[in-house]
Amino acid sequence: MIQLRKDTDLAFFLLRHFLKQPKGFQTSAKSLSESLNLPYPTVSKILKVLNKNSVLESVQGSKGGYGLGAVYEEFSVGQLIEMIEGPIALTACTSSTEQNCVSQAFCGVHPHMELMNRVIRDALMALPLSYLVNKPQRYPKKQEVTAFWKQYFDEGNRV
Amino acid sequence: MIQLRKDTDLAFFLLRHFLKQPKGFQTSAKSLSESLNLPYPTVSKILKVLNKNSVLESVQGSKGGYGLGAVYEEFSVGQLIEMIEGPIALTACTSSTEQNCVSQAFCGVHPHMELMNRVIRDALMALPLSYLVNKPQRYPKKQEVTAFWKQYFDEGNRV
DNA sequence: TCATATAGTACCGTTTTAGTACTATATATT
DNA sequence: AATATATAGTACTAAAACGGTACTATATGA
Ligand code: FES
Ligand code: FES
Repeated sequence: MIQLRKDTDLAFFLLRHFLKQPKGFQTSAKSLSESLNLPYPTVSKILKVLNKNSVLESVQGSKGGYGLGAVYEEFSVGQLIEMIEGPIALTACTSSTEQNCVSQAFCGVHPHMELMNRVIRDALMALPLSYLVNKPQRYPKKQEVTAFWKQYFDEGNRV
Repeated sequence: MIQLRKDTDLAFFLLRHFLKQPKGFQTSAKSLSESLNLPYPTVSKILKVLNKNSVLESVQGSKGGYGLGAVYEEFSVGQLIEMIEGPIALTACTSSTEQNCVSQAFCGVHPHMELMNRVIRDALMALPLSYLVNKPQRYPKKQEVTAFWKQYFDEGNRV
């Protein structure tokens, strides 16, 4: 299904809550989990990762909690995905040293996989996190997307 | 990792072998599995699915085997993925009746997920199967991809 | 000193995936 | 008609990934 993991989905859900609050808003993982009716350990685990990557910032101890990081605007949807579940890689062999398939060196599909992966990854990296609270003006028609890629992929040299 | 399943990967690998052969070429799953040094049941299972979806055509019985379907050119990379592993859906709630997340009706992330999914799905649907044997003229620079999506997603109305 | 928060680690049950085995059906050859 | 060989379809099993839980350590305000 090329499906995101559940915790990645939840990360978007949680982050949106922070994005919707006024700047400087801070809350604890516990209260957040209670108000959203979600298991605390799950919420906590995700917020910890976001904090580690500077999307959120944390204050420990009593009266502590999480708030939006100062530089959160630098990150994209694609980056958030990679923070939670690792590199966006269509196959195990993509963007890594591991071998998949039959043999990376002789696998004729490999270079095409790499590019397919870029198609997806670049698109997700192009989406700023602000997209989670900003409604796009409009979404491109399927035909527009097709036309965009067509100029690059169609009618190349047989390989 | 947003990773394709191994059998999908293998489907591309196998299909490429057919695409590289001259038109009308036909071979059995058994001989193909032997020449590629892959387990026969796995190869067989995948070819069956491709046949069912008219990407390949089959002849049963002795001297039978698989060959490229007459209408294989109609299909895209995205369609092939969906044949093997079902709908391209970033979350369980995307493009289905199932509920994921907290509640689809009240989940503020949901409409954004739907669009993210289209970003990926449309891109893969725009790639013709011929791409597996045709080398693209060139690949768009990351900046070009970003610019394409930026005109749609950037600076929308806060929602 | 204590209460309460984040930070980090380790574990286990469930689900999905990958691979295997087996049976049924179709067709060319003998 | 019998047989060999191919696809078609189903059922099962072992392994890996995922989701969730529990527990411990550390930091800080009251
Ligand atoms: S080795 Fe990478 S796709 Fe085959
Ligand atoms: S219900 Fe679809 S993303 Fe939350």
